[in-house]
This record gives sequence, structure tokens and C-alpha cells, in this order.
Amino acid sequence: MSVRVRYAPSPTGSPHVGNIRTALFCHLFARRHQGVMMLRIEDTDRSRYVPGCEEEIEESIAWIHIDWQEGPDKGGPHAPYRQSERAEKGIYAQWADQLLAAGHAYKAFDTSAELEEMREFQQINKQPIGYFGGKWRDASPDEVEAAESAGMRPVIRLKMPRGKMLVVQDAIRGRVEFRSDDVDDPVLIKADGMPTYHFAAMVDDHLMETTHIIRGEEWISSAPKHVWLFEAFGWEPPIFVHVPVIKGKDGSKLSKRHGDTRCLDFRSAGYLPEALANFIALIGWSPGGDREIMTIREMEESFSLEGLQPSPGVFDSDKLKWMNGHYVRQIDPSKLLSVVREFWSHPETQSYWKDRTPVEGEADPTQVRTGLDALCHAPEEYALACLKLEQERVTTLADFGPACLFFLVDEPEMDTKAVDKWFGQAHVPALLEAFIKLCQAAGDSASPETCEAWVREYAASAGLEKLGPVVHPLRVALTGKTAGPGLFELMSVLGPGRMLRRLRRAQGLLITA
RNA sequence: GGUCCGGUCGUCUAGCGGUUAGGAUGCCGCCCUUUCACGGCGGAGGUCGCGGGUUCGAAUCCCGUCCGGACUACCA
Repeated sequence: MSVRVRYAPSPTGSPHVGNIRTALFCHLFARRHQGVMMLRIEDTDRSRYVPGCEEEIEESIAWIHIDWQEGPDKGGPHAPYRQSERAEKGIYAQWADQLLAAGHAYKAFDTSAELEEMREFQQINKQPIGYFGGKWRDASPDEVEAAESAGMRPVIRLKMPRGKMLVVQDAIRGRVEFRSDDVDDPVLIKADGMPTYHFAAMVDDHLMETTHIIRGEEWISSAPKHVWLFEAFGWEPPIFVHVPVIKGKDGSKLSKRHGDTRCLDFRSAGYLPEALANFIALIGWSPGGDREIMTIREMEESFSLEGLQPSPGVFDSDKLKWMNGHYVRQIDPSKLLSVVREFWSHPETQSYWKDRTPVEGEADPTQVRTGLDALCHAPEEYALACLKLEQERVTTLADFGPACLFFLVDEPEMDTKAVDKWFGQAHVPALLEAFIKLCQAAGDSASPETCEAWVREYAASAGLEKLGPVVHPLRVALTGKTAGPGLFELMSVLGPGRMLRRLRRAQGLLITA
């Protein structure tokens, strides 16, 4: 039997990296076994529906190169793939009726106040909390009829068996057992006629011939309800794969408090989908051995359920940064400009960096904006030259802004410490003067080799043994900073004209004793 | 309170009865070098949560214990 898996998110908010990782695992598993991945929208809760969310889900998973063969946007043999539409077709009601007829489900007319009271009582008396033996479980047909004719809207609950062992076959943890007496009767159909997750997901998984339910670990405790549903229907249950949760640095479940968690925010922040996918897959999964850097194709080839970890993992953003830097360096230099332009021209990227408050140790939003704006408006050749020189020095696409900024503004911000260190030294005025002359004498351009020759010859003529006393002040004069690309390359990219203006400006900053 | 899951360097992990417990990241140092970064090399960092067993031998198997987490809605 060929593998069929589904990614079944509910459109109640932006998908975060945890959700996306589950989708990734589905994708990898499906691909590994030449199976099918379905996208199913679990929109049975009307009150929590967030418009636009479904599109964001699709955009998010498509962004990291996950594809699916069946879904609301693609159709498929089991359409529709939106549960609200399936509910309209009466799919769930039909199966609920069957359960009702078979005595596996019953109508319950409790009011929410009554249920609340019940839980309160259980809480106080330290009893297990849940709907275990509510009065409707074994109500007589007469009682039900009376309630119905009184106009009360019932829910349909699943009648869990008593005195039975319910076993969940989990691909990661093996056999997980639950005593059925510990499991309460879940609502299958709500009073508004919509199915709950418990019911809709399982009915659909059967109807859609799902072979493996890959979902978050938080579902493991309701798995016995799902298993029983299959048994009550007489259906063959799929294999469950409960993937561990992702935690933040403090050990609690990953949330906004830990910084960006929304999938598409990583795109806006300048992360590459290849890096995010690679990184995220490694939380909770390993191909075995020492392999870490893998393309999505390579992961597809080596993915297996056995490599899945049962324990939760912490989202280490430092390691993500390292990995992203690796993938940035991997970009074919000829494509660098188009990658950066596509990144920066995205409306979401723009709004992400707009009015963003600076964070210590991270790229300064103002510099990101001005740098990237300038980069995208600069002549292509010049912009590309700047990017190439910074490629191995950045960790995110956004970093190109601050990194390239000095190339693009007429008067780069000067590092005062660097100015203090170098511009008071006795040999510097003559040095600046000499390079001004060289630039004046040069034509429109100067190759890195030419620039190197200038520097070496000047050092020699000034009787300097090392290049440092020439290189460092020049770098500060030209870039305002002490760190950056190789001086000769950077000089060449700036060109004689720009160098000339900067050297003259530097003359005005000389510290005269 | 109940049920279930989990526990190897700070972090992600390899490991499946015999290893000096390996790799990666982060940190430190050295090399490269005109700076930073990249890259290369090296170092610190783990009594494999703890306690008992089983075994000639346990991170690996069993039991207990502690700690952490998830669930406990007419939400998913």
C-alpha cells in the first residue's frame, strides 16, 4: 500500500516553525516513499477562523519547497479538502448517525453551565476531570425524546468503552497503552452541527485513506479516542507518528516571547528557505551519523521514521544563523543580486523592517532599510560587486544592508574609535595626500591589483616594513570602519572617483595636535 | 488532581551490551591574513537525570525514583 499522509492545520493563526516542521516531516516521508501528501484545512471552528490564514499556510509551506498533491487549491480524489465544505455535504453527520445507530455514540443535552459545574466538582474532589458518566450516556430513549421535544440542542458524544485497554501504535514511541476508563467521552458533533477535530480528522483520515497520521505530540493523549473511533467503525487505523514539540531557550513551548516564530517572518528577516528547512528538520530528526547540511532533496532520500526523536528539542537561533550563513555563502554569486532584490522587494519584508525597534546584537533596522534600498537602486554592476565582497561576511540577507551601506552612501558613518586611533598619527596626512594624487591620476577605474600596487609601493617608499600603517588608516578613511572586505578589492569597487571624495573628507577629520 | 510522554556536553544530536562516549553549534586559543569574516587546526565543556538490579561488561536491557513537558473545551 502506498503512503498517504496529510498536513492538517487549522486556519486560526499564522503557521509557526513548529507547524511547518510537521509539514516538512509529512513531505519528507511522503517523498521518501513515493507517496502522496495532502493538505487538509481543519476549519470546523467558525469562531476561530482567521481570514487569509489558509493562503498563508500554503505560502509558508510552499516557501520552504514543500509540495502537496491534493488539497483545497489542487483538488484530488477525495475533494473537498476543507472540512467546512465537507460538513456542508453532510459527510460527518452521516457517519455520526451510524455511530448513534450502533450505540457507539449518544446525544447529550448538558448545558455549558452544567458542564462547568461538573468540572468544578471534579476539581474540588480531586477526581479525574472529564465527561465520564454524564447522565446522558445511558439515558433512556424517552429522556432523549423529552429533551429533544423541549427544543434542546444536543451534542453527540462518543461512548468510550469501559474496562478495555486501548493501544496506540506510535511509530516513534512504540506501543502506548491507555485504560479506557481513564478516557472520557469526547464530543463528536457540536450543538451547531459542526464536527470536532476528534471526529472530523479521523473520519477524513479514513475516507482519504491516510496511512500515517503525522502530527504534534500534544495529540498523543487524545489518541486513544481516535483509536477507539476507528475500532467502533470497524476501520483499519493508520499508524500514528507523534512528533515532539519545539521548545524555546527557556524550555517552555516555543512562542512569540522567544522572538520570531511565524514561518514567514523568517523570510522577512532574511533567512533562506533551504536553511530554515534544513535546520528545523534537525530538531527531532537525524539521518544518523554526522550528517547535518542537507538539501531538501537529500533529506527526502534519507528520511525515515526511525530517525525521529521522542524528546522535545530547543530552537537554537544561533545555530540557525550559522546555517543560514552557510547557505548564503552557497548562493551562486551571479544570482546574488536577484536573490537580494527579490527578498527586499517583497512587501512583507518591507513592513517587517519598517518601524522595527533595534535589538542589541542584531542588524540595525535603519541600516538594513537604507542599505538595501540603496543597493536595489544602485547600478547593477556596482551593487553586485558590493554583494560579492560581503557574501562571506553576512548571516542573513538583511545583513547585506548594513554591510554594504558604506559602499552606497556619500559620507559613511565614521567609527570614532577608529578615527581616534589612526587619524592622529603623524604619517597619515601625507598618506592621504599621496592616495589623493594617485586617484586623480588614475582613470575611471582601478583594478584590485593596481590598488594593491599603490599600497605596496607607498609603504615601500615611506620606508614602512609592514602594510598595516597604510592599510588601516586607508580603510577607515574609505569605509569609516575597521572591519570589512579586503582593502584592495574594496578600493577597486569604490573606484578612483569615490575614493577621492572620501579621502578629501578624511583630511578634514585629521586630528592635529 | 488524573492520564500519557520525555531525560547523552549550554544547545541540536550520533550511539542500539564492549567506543579514550563521536559530530555540529556556541565559547576560547592558534594558523591564514591588510582588518573582519570565511577556511584550517586545537582546547575547554558530558560521573549519558538519580538509585538499584540483570550481565564478565550498561548511555544502551529491567525496576524504582526525581525532574521536565503535553493533554485534561460543544479549540484545534
